[in-house]
Amino acid sequence: MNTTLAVDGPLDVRATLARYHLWGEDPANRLVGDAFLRVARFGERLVPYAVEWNGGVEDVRLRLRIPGVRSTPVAEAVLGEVRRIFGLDFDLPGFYRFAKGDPALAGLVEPLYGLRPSLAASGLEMLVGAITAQQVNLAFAVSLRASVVRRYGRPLALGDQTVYAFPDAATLGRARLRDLRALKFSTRKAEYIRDVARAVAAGTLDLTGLAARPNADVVDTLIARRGLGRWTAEWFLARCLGRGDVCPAGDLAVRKAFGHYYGRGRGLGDAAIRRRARRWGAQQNLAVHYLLAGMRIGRVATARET
DNA sequence: AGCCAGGCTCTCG
DNA sequence: CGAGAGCATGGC
Repeated sequence: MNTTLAVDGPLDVRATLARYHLWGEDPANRLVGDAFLRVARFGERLVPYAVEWNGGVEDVRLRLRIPGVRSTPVAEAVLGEVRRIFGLDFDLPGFYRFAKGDPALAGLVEPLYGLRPSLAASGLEMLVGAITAQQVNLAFAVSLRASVVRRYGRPLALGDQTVYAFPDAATLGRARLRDLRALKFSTRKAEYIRDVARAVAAGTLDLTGLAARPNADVVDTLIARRGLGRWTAEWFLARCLGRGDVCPAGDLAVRKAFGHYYGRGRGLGDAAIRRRARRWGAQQNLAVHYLLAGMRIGRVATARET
């Protein structure tokens, strides 16, 4: 089945999907030329698909190709996943109007025009990624996650490319700690991942159901579990559920960004960051996303000069 | 060599 | 409670 997606507002595809190769390759979310390759799950069924794009930031055309699929429900499910991954449900024009009123954000709109947060396709994938990223540098985290995908996921062919289905909860829940240790996880992280996967497989942790619950409930549900703290829960709200009114103020990179843009280089405390972000209301998620991206392009520019 | 990476848990005072 | 150690690895 082939279909096209309408995009509301600007979309810079490369910038939006940059997180899938910026710190290393992700075998479950592949960027190959001007195409994004992934495998969706529809019940027990694995559905590989490709999204290709052309046109400019203002008028991108996304074409979705799902080989061998004729069923409308399957196509609808894949479409929903693509909308999340490409951040299509964020109101960018609304954010840009808001950003004009903030000295730091105003200067980031033009260089980052069309950038959207890419939402995780599934809650389990989000949590596994978050646990791997706890405390360690992101390049290492991405290589860890890739090794999990290759070890426990399933490789599928899509044209002449290979793309992995992210491991399902039952498979990850059966993972042996020593095997995860061999992939260079700490014993603790190995336990966190296995236990979260087991809970999801057993139905005692309903990540899908969290989408219908208020922020505070989601945080409470997640942090009640070993290995999931406030940082993980807040990124889950922001980058999986797409909640606008969230700021992971404890995040190291977020602290640096706020220090850079609002603290004259001096670090801001957790409370100070939350106070400022709270005034942004439903724009917090996008604002934080732009500040983090702003720090990255700033580093590139500085590196070129020196 | 030693400290830091987009944290979290556990222990101790 | 709040502070502090421990976790495992890689990069600088």
